[in-house]
Amino acid sequence: MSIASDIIRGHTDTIILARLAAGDSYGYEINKAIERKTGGRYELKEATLYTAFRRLEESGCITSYWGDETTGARRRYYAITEAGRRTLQALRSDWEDARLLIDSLTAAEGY
Amino acid sequence: MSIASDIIRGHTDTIILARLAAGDSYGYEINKAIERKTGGRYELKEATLYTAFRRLEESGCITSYWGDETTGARRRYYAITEAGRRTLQALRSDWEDARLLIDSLTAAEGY
DNA sequence: AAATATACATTGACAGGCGAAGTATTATGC
DNA sequence: GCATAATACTTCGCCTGTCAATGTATATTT
Repeated sequence: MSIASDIIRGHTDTIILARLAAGDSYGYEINKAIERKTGGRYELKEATLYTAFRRLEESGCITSYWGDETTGARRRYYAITEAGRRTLQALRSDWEDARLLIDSLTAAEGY
Repeated sequence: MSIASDIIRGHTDTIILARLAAGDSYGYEINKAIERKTGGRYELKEATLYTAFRRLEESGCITSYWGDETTGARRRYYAITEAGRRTLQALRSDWEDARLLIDSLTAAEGY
């Protein structure tokens, strides 16, 4: 991976919620979507992804249900909840703030 | 603290190096500068700060020396090295990339 | 028949951040 | 004069998110 994980760290939940805000999906698909969207420059590790699902479900941001595939491997679908949408809004807002802050603190000028 | 730590996580080194790129300084002062610069919205925790100093010194990005204060508590000053400046450049470049990536992955549109 | 792709899950280790507590000196308010 | 706050650095142990490794199972491709 070309992007340092420690910088992306903490955005996993936001990324997943942002994807689910556009419609229900499942782990494998979400990861492929991220890979596609970043031109292969980034992907969530499976362990990270499924850990995040547990975390988000536990905190009531998402719910899950088994798909009814008649063929292929079974899929566990995830859906964002109202609470999840509110959380997503808050996380996006946090990100706006943090981006400005980090820009300011790591800039070449101003010290 | 109003900014989620996990979002700032991974930027500690960059913040410190950016500050030291403007001239030698010491822990307490660096932290106060950050507090000032962010209007009190952010500060590094002492443990985080000094852990980062150890890490950066270990990796050759900074060097340290005791100040010759005749009054007040002793201060350990830090100076950025050439390697440190190169690292800083790389970290800033990483940040540019990551910022775009995160923006794209957490945006409302595009899924 | 073997290899690859799809799909989910768990375990154990690691690293960074941080709360808490401690040490020491100087400045300030009463 | 004395308590309190500010300055300044340090270490210990915990918590959390990430991830390598490994395992399971099915479907498709070669």
